[in-house]
Amino acid sequence: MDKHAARRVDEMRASLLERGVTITRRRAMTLEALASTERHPSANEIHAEVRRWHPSTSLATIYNTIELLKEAGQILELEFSGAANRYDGRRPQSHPHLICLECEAIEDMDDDGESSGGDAAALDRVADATGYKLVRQRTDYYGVCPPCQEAGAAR
Amino acid sequence: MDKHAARRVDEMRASLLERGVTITRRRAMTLEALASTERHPSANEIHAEVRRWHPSTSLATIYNTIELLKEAGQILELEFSGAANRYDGRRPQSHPHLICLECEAIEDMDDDGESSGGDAAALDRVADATGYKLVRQRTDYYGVCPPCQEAGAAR
DNA sequence: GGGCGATTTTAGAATCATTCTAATTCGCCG
DNA sequence: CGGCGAATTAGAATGATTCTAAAATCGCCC
Repeated sequence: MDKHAARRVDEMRASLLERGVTITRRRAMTLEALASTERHPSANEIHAEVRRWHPSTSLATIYNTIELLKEAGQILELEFSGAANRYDGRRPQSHPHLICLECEAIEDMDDDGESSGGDAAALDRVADATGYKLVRQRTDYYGVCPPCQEAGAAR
Repeated sequence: MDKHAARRVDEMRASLLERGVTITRRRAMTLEALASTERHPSANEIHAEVRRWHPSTSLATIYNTIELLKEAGQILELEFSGAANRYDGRRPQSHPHLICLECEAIEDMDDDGESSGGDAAALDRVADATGYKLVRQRTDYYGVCPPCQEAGAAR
């Protein structure tokens, strides 16, 4: 578990405790699974990961924990209608993603950590211009990632 | 039907014909339903609209036509996992939307028509920076629209 | 206008992620 | 150790979308 993952686990934990949520073993594992991958896993993938240590864990528990994290603003949910939703537990603030239409990889786009905060500024600007009270934004770029381009060209 | 709707119907029609798709009465009505509302309807809503003139129309036909329009790049699909997808047939190029979390209204954000083309430029910039071959983007702002804010304040 | 092969449409079943439900189990305080 | 509230489970329910096989319709040639 890298340093950022460790920090994120602590933050999620603290945030849940603040809200009176007890951190069970399964929930702790879910937090860790979410914090320690850049792959933006689906609920199923998290489930598989947690099961490696707690084989009896049910999918409903994963969804339950995800729901708690959403309420606490500690996780980003990327919705899809034809496929499973994907989650980002490493950076809970709105930020843009690159999505490969072929291999379904999802990667974070701007890796400048929390230094710039450009997206929060955009949110304020749009809120002012439109009168909406904005809480988050979603920005995704859809295309084909370099590895899939090569694989496609080879064929 | 306003002027823009009429133009869009023509464009969609032409684009489908080019691809060898025959424009049946039901399909024509679907195009019109899509072009003549700013509400970003769901498949169900389009279905209801088309049924007013062709009561026997099935939902599968609507989905079929939507699929053809997607392939032709003549419609924008906004995916949601917990609710029905919503469609924008008036502006098939990627552009940002405002989404109200309370009343589920969706509105277009920048109303400058095709003059600026800001989003296409962003796509190129990101493609250059990342090596992805990008085909579209999604940008949505989530919050509470002014009418819902008032309704909420009154309560 | 009648008939024909191809396309479109239909109703209903199938799928699949997510949510719900009711019953069981767990963690913990006394 | 007993009991209470929260967490968890398995499985059912939900709902949008897609699939399927059969029926209807279309364009077109005669």
